[in-house]
Amino acid sequence: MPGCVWLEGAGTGGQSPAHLSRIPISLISTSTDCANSTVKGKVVHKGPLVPLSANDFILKIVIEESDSSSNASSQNSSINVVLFGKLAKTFSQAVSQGDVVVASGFTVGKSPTVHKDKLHPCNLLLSGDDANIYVSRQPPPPDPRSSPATKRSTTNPTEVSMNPKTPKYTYIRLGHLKPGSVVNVFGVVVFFKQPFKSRGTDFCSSLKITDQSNQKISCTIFCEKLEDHPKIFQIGDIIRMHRMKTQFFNDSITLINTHGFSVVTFDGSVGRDVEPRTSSRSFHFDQDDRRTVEELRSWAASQALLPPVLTIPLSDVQPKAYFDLTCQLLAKAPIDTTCTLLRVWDGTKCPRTLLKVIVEPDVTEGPSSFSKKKENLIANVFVYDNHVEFARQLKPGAFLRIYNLRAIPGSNKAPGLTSSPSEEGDHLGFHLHGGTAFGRGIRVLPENSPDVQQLKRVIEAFSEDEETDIPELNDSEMYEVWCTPPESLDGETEKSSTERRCSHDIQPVTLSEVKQSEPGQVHHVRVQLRSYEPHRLHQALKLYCSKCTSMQDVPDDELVAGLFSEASKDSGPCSPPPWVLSGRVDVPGDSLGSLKRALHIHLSSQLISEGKTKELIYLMGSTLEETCQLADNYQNIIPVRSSGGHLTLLDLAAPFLFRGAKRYYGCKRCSEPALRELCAERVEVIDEKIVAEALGVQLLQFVLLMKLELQDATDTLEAFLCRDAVSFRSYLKSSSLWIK
DNA sequence: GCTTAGGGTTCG
Repeated sequence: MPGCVWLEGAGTGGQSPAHLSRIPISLISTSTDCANSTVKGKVVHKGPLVPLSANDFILKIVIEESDSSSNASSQNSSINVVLFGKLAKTFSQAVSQGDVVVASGFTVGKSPTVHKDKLHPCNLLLSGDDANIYVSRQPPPPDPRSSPATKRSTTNPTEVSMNPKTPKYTYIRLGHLKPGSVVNVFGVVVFFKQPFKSRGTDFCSSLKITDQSNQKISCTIFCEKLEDHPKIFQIGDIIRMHRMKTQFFNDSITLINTHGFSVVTFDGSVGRDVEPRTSSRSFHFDQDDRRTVEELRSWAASQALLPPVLTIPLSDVQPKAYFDLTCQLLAKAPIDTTCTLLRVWDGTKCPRTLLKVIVEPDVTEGPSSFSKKKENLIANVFVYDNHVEFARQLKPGAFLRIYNLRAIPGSNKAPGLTSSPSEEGDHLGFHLHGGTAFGRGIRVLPENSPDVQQLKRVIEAFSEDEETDIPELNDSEMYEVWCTPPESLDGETEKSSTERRCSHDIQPVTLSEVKQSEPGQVHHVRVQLRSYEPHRLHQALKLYCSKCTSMQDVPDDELVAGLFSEASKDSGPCSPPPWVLSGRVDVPGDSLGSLKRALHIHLSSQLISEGKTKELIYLMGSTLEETCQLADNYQNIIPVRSSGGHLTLLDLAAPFLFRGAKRYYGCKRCSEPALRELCAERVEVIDEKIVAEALGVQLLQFVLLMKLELQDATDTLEAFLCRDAVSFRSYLKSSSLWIK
């Protein structure tokens, strides 16, 4: 049965949904009798297939009530469906957006994303042997000539057509085109322009295609709606067009769309999924189409007819070059009526200094500033004239491909903007000039495209490595993190004796089973994340004492500054220990007329004799700000104060050690602080552990603590996720779970 | 109502 796929769970199953009763999506609730029900709907969104381990996957789709007779309220007629395991993979390969699916053997859960996506308050979960999902592809229009009408009035779109009289399209080779005919063609795209506004009523797409006959044919497509235009992402994509009219122009034959025109495009890379790209509600696609696409892919690969790679990352950009950039939009700001600034990145570092642009925060859409490290990766793209209108509709976060972008060195003059001084005049700015020559334009790439998937991996790798700028996770990212157990990742996860982890040989259990079981056991659960706290990750950062297992918040700067200020006021006579050498610097008072303050710096005579003069100092009388400034020059700074005529450490609520930008804290309960001389003779690097030990301080660890609310079909459960926060990467890669 | 464009680098 072409166009029909039965997919089943791992069990024998095979029960036809016809034996079950169908329930409308709007009537689904957690009390639905799942065992005897089916749900039918059209796939309106298909998420990426997320691998969990070798044979385990997760896939999220959204289906919509497609039965016009249903009086479902529009609010609840779309529902999230989550598939697990092998079923997710098989289904992902078989299904396309627009297909109608029938599911059975599901469970109903509460949708954790209801507030965000405004879809049905429940979701359907398909996992295990009982889960089945049946896919039926939309039948092609019965008659090409009546196509425009049937396309708009698909009165019974859920009817699974087995009609043997389904017309078979015939495709003509590009070398055999005759003027004055209407044809269906396949081709490899060798040139294209994104749709642009014509002087008439429509958008116009202009492209050139070729096939095994080696003819290159120019095509023009006029459509009023952008979504009806071909979704071409790059040269080499494969295109199928129905009802194109042949026409002579400039001594060659060209193709132009005519009534009933339809188009589908495909990725042109050999080996990739043959996934039709279309927003058409009804289109024909069968095994013959798949074969044609694959033949064209291999042929194109053997022809070297495609130009050298146009799409390059920022790390490979050469000044003055034109190139295509695949990137994520972070922020944008209008400059004037003919120019808009797009701030983008692709996670790679351009070897040239990038043009810095300072934009007023109130005109910026998206964040107006980023961490220094991220800022260094951000390319400022000026788009001009006809592209401004398109840029206006872009949303920060979107994944884009910008075609025929130009890297321009030394152009640090941006209209109406202040920019950083650039004596060297070598800062790279990026310009998308006006016009559409050479396919100049911008396209939003869908999240599931392989290029976006690749881009996301690079971006994520950057975010994981970045310790200073912990990104805020949104629901779906958190969901993915949650769905990625540590054992599915590479072997980088380090073993720790205090860490317990489950493995995939442990059968998943339901949350209600977990709640009923004895404490202290290890469980493997498959659940959804209902909510999590805190919402900003930096708020999840805590200080943890491994000795007394207490946990506390990281003191904020205001509090720490207060402790420094309070400590510096005690300026009574002080006799430093015999093993230090002391110096003093006078600094101006804080305000006019106030007294000068003295900064006391003590060095260990032992360390001086070892030649380690910059490695550790004891600092007295400084403000927090001054301490931070000095931390740029000294590897270790231990703040000290005078107390009862002796040199002592500050209150342990303040950091006992500054190492560069990092601050270290000690546990008040477990430390026995005393100022002792530090011996570093056999030590290569004086680090926080050595200092803590010498000072009798019990070092506190930075940890990330999150509270998660989990749910499955049986129950909900609060769980705490806790991990050493030395790097965010290790947090993501090896999280342990304690169940309350 | 039945056109629009018909590739080929920039003002910034």
